Amino acid sequence: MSTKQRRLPREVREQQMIDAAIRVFSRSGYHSASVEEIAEAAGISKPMVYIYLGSKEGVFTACIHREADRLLETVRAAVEPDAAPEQRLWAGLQAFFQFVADNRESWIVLYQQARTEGEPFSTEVFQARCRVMEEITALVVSSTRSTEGGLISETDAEILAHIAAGAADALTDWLLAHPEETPETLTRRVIGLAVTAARRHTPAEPAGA
Amino acid sequence: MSTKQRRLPREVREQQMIDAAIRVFSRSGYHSASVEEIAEAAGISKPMVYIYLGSKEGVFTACIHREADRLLETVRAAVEPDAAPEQRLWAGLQAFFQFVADNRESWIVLYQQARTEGEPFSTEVFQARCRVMEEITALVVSSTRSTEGGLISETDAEILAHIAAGAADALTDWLLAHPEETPETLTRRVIGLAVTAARRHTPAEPAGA
Amino acid sequence: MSTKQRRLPREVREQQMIDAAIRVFSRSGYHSASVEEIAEAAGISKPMVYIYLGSKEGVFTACIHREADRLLETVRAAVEPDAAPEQRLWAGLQAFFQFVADNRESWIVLYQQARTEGEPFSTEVFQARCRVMEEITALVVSSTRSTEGGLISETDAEILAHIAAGAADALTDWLLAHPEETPETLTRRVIGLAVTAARRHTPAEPAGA
Amino acid sequence: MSTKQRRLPREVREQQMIDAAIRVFSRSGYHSASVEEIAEAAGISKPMVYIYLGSKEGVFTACIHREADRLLETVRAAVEPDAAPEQRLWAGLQAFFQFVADNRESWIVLYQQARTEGEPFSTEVFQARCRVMEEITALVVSSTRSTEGGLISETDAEILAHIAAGAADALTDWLLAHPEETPETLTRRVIGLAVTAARRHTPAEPAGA
DNA sequence: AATGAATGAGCTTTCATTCAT
DNA sequence: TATGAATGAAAGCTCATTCAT
Repeated sequence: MSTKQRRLPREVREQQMIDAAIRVFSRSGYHSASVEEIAEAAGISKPMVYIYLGSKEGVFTACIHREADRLLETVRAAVEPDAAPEQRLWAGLQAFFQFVADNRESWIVLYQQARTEGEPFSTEVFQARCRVMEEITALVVSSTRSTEGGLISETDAEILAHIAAGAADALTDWLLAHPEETPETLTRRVIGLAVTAARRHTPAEPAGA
Repeated sequence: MSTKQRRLPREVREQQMIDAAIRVFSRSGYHSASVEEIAEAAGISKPMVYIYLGSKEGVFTACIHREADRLLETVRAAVEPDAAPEQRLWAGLQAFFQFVADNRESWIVLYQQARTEGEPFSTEVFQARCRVMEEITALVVSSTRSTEGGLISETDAEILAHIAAGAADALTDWLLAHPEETPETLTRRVIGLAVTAARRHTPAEPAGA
Repeated sequence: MSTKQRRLPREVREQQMIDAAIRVFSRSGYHSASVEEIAEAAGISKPMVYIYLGSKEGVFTACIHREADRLLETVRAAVEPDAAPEQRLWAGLQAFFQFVADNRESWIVLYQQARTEGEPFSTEVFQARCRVMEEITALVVSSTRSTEGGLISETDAEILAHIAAGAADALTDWLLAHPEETPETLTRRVIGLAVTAARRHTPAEPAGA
Repeated sequence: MSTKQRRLPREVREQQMIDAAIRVFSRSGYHSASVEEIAEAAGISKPMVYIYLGSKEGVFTACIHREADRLLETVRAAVEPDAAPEQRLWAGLQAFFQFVADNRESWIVLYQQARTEGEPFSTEVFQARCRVMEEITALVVSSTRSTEGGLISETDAEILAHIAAGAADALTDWLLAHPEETPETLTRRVIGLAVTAARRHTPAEPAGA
């Protein structure tokens, strides 16, 4: 009731709705969330949702798109184009983790909700989610390609992107249990783990891919 | 149609139902899947599902439990108790990836579905899912603890477990796109990546956590 | 069809629904009645019933409350506060019988349905039904307390209330078989029977309780 | 498990089933009670119920019949054919109340459950219930007809029968709240109340029926 | 621009009832 | 005689979606 105002311009209302929808979707999941809940959380009535975003799927699509864009922008903004590749990867990963830490709900909607296939989530939505993975993949690729010696394959880069996403997922779970963790420490940990693992296994498994 | 027989003993039917449910849940997700679909896929009628498993959630619970057990058994069977820690980790990871590769649907239900949706899944189910993560964590911990020098913290071990899960997720996506990949090559890749990453970043980031 | 209009305000529709529900409940009983039937009888669709009254039990509760209120009001309106106790009892009983005669279906729902079935009826509903009995009990008590000599115990008053309800039940059955009966004649009969019974048994059973 | 025996003669099994059914029906009501519950309470399997009594309605019918018979026998046995009419009424009423007190569950099934019309309860069942009312009515009639002066009409007698049933209903409710009450005291109370009422109202309402 | 009123379709769940052994 | 296995039918309830104002 507090923020419920009449006659707001369309753009503002739409953003309010998406904000509310992300909150609701992240809490209940796409199917459990009801349009009623979303409308309520946005402080408006159900028909407004349909007038503005067309359908429940439309609402979800809008959420995915907006948050994917925000995440990409954040990562890109953190990466200085002229920096050294390692530096760019480092900055990009940290920005990525930071975004996930700061926008837990967005990440949940973006990464965890959008997976189940055979859904009303159109291919379009699936692709939006992919753009994020691709961005990270590209970051990894560019960080290694320039260097001599260790050219990384596309496949390996994709694996690394997924690993990063896995770490991000872990991060979302920890923010509740370990409030002392920060994105920076997580980035450090991940790198550090790679180092440790490398030292251990290098002799044991001589060649790798 | 081939094996579909009437009047099967309870135990058999129950397993058939769980098999079918995993298939359906992995395709549509918990909420989108309907009990009717599951019954149809199992070649029986809806009431049987309720008579044997009690409720839709009961069906899901049964799936999670059975597959978690199978996965754990598989991993444990692969790990020779007397082998060297590194060897044990290597064998365990490979068995893990192999299971995921051989049982894509089970993994999707076990890992993706159980996270996605809100809260209807009882604590018991949540814990079943955790047992898998814990097993991997334990494997990592034991593989590093015995060695001098690089004692890994619990937190780091958990991160590694999540990373492994992330890699497993990646695996499930690849089986469709890259049929030439095998669990063994994936295991190699992951280890190799760690090595590469370590070489790259060791000088850049001296200490890590 | 005559009054069936679309887009009625909530209050009106709600009353229509309760009217219909009383009709249906009195005919089929709580459990046999289906929400679909009720909706049909009210000329609306099932979901409206749930939007407005929440659940089948909610519908029943609403019926009980409204009719209990109406019955109590009717009885109270008939009893002049300043009249003599006997006069008040007489007037109250007659109003009570009149209500039952005029609202057979309400009485059936109020008295017969609410007793029959197990426990799904919340305590609240049970109490609503009790209020009716208590009103009659109070009437009886006040009609006898003021007089010297024959103070009636609470227990006796409760028995009398039940007896009155039994008579009311009889009335509902007669309205089909004996259309010539009126509430007034019934009231007379009941009183008359008491007189006759008293004359007969006074010598036979000297003391009573 | 304790009483579950195999190969019992049909007659015994049937009675066991009816015993169990009365228990279940009185607790949950006809519609809420499930055949499964009844079978369980009887210590047998569902198909047995159908083999012996044909259908759920058949079970209910059987209960009604048996208990109506038992009640009628009890009342008839208590009434000495050669006693004075007042004495016969007194004895009959007391036996009636005693039966209700001793067989609360039977009375609930017999009187409270069987009312809702439009039920699967065939006319036959309805008539069984009526036989009880008629027996009491007859008792009242015979107790007054023989006496000079106060011939009671059939209608009045029916009203009295219903009143007695109302009192019996009250009795069932009291057995839980007032364990000190006995059928005999209730009989006394009812008679006593009639006397009191008569004294009060005779002068006030000169005419009666 | 905004909403209260209304619904078609579908879901989970239950139950009386039968079949095959 | 006795029962585990199995189901058709229907009920309660919810939800995405539209209409009329």
